[in-house]
Amino acid sequence: MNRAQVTDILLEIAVLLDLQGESTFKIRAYQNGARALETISEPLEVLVAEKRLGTIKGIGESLQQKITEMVTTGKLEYYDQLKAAVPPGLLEMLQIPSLGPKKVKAIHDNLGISTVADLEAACKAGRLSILDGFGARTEAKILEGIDYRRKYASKHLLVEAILVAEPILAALKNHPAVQRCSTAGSLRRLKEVIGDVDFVVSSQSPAEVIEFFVNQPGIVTVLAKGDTKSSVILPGGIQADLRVVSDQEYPYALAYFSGSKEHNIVMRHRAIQKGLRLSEYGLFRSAEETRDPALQVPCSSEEDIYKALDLPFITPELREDRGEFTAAEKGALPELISWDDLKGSLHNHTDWSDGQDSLETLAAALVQKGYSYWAVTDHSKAAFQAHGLDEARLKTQLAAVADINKRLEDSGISFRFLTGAEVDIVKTGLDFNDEILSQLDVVVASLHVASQDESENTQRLIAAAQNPYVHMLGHLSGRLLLRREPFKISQQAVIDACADTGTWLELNAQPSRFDLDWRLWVQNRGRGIKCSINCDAHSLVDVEYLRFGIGQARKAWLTKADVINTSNLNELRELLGVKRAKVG
DNA sequence: GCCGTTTTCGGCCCGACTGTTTTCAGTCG
Repeated sequence: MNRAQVTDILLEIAVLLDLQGESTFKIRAYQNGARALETISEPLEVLVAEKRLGTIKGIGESLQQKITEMVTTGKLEYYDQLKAAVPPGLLEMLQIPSLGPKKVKAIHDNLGISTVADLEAACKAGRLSILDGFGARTEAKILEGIDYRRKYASKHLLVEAILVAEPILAALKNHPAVQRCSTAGSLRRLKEVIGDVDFVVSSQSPAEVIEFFVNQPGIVTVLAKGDTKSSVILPGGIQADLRVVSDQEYPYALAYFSGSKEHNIVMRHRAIQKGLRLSEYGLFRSAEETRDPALQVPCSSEEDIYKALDLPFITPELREDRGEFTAAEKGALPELISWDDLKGSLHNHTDWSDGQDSLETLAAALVQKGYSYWAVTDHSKAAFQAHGLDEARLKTQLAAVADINKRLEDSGISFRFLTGAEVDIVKTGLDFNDEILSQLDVVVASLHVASQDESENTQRLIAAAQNPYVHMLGHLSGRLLLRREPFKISQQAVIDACADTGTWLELNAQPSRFDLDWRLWVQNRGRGIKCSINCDAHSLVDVEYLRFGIGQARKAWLTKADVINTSNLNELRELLGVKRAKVG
């Protein structure tokens, strides 16, 4: 078993234990153990083989034993027994909003219900109300939850959430009773997939703000409406939570609700070490729970809170407890790439293959938008469904690109197209031979049809990285968020090959790709692997995806220097020649 | 189940909302 499989099982054990009514601390220990494994930098097999698991904080004797069993034998007796003891339907019931482990256990133990279908029938028949703590409202809520789960998936692409959140944030900002407001949560941290949208507002009249919030246009359902908090369902089924606090509490609440949970736990611990207490209400000079303003360490912004804990400001994208505290303490937080650093995109399509726009249309729009260059990398012939170019059409395109560049030059415009291809990685190698590839300015190699065999896919990608004419690998994992799992690939092995060969990796900015994943960039920091943030544009609309790509790059700890297409055209041409120069 | 300048036992982050109760448990974030 690999690390991902081991952490998945530890997390599932935590859920199963929860359903059995185990101590919450024991449950948390499994969750902490899984988290600890996610952050290790060495291969898990090595740690197991050298019996060094115990050196990881959060892995004690019992977890050491279980992890070792999983890694060496590929299974875990304890997990199998636990799984056999808990009906699979109970896990599904846990997905229903308002149902947690305690209630699921009570329903199962007292009524013998172990599937969602049975639960639905029991609610409709009013059979849940006989249980202590259950009533008609609970039954109705469960039915609503089952319905909701059926209608909407509970996860949403970042871009969809941003699109529904932005108008509401703008409306809140304009409301006279609102002092400060922001999105928070995973949206503010720019996670690629988000569960719900969070807003934090400061106001002297919370009731007025909450009333305004629940009456926003398009709101489907109001789930909760209290004095300081409210939850609603937005169009598209996205849940939005609003929290209203006083302006003095605002920075603490914003930090708290921006998370991540793991980041906040470290913040709290730092506060405790300094004899302080950090909560969503403030930072207090007290070991006891308090909201006494006299004990408050005054902070007017998030920056002040970090400062009070002897830290530089940590930008929300980095708040995942993946090394940001260590870096902050050393003064080594990266100066992240910023929103206007990109000079162009190196992976794009035109109407020569499956793009919508002509070179002329693109040139006009891109000059207008202020870009310096744009690589034309249409599909190769293997992508016949995308009208991929064969060698003859590619040569014609090279002439067309040269022609339009000449016209740009004659008009005194500095913008240039670069020639190129998104060459398919086919079973037998690359879809174009080296002689053709050597004539192109930019070569992106991408896997579009993967085999079921992980080592075969991995080998094909490594071979592509080893080709001296391939500048970068496109959308390495092939994932489509919420729709398709990554191809069976050892991404790390391919990344290693890129590090060895000086091949760049794409950060594809299509909102359903965001591929390579930000976590892998964080894990491979400091190895000198260069990134190209590309919008993989199939139409002009897609150019705007570069903004989301920058967001993911920031989340990936990338700096301007890490990203190839922050270079100007002359620098870029030089960089494009480096790998080829090695083979002469 | 993990951890320790509070070190082998007794803690482990914590507060709002809901629905059920009439003082609180469960869920959620």
